[in-house]
Amino acid sequence: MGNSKKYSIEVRLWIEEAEGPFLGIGKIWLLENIRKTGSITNAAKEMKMAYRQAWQLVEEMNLRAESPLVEKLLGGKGGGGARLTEAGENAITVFYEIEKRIKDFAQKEVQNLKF
Amino acid sequence: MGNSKKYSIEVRLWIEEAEGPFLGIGKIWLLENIRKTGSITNAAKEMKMAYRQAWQLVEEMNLRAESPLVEKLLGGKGGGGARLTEAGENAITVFYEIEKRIKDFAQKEVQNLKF
DNA sequence: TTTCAGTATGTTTTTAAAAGAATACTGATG
DNA sequence: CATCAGTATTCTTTTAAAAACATACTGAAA
Repeated sequence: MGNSKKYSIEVRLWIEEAEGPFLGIGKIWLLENIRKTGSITNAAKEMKMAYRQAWQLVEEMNLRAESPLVEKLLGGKGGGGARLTEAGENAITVFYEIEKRIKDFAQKEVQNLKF
Repeated sequence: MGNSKKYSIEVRLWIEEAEGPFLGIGKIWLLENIRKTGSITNAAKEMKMAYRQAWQLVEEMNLRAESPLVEKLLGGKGGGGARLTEAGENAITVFYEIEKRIKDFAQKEVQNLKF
């Protein structure tokens, strides 16, 4: 009714820890790509992100989680690789669960925005 | 129980419009400071933001809202100033209402995070 | 004992965004 | 009709983040 422009609500969420932002959708995507590719190198390529950056994100996650989210394998056949720990798998699941609940709520709660 | 680290959920939200992000907490703060100080110049100072930047944000808001959120007064005694329109006042109210509902929900919904 | 692909880490370069500087415009008021 | 403080606008400089580059290190396997 007379509402000519469409506005919608967007929500971004992340897990916070004492030292600041700990885990958001960016790191979750990285975790998923590590799971998919079996290495930080290939996960980074997949995401068109520099290996250095990806490696640093993994390092930070591992240090700040109660237990590491990514297990790194050094040397050996194929040079090594990386894979998710139980905690890493869990982080993905929990994050998406929370995200879905909150985003669903936001959409349901808000309509007919007018400015 | 054995949970040594504290994690919490943080939520950021904004109003989206056809051309992208339209109104988030940053612009809301700017609106509030314009209301408080009566000018873009002083609002910017208050927020330690460059006038240029503040002016651009106001311009963008006004163009993309159905009706302007800020009324600008040119020249005259004191050089002019800026004040919120009805729509501007409304935007602040509505934004905080939505934000509160969603953040409350997020807090209530999520506890005992463990990573 | 060499190879190999991935991890680990420091250094440099690019780039985009923010900040800053400079200047013109506006119009009520004295 | 000069003043004045804020708006309007362009141009330049700074800065911080990201990307790119370079180079060791690791260890299973052939």
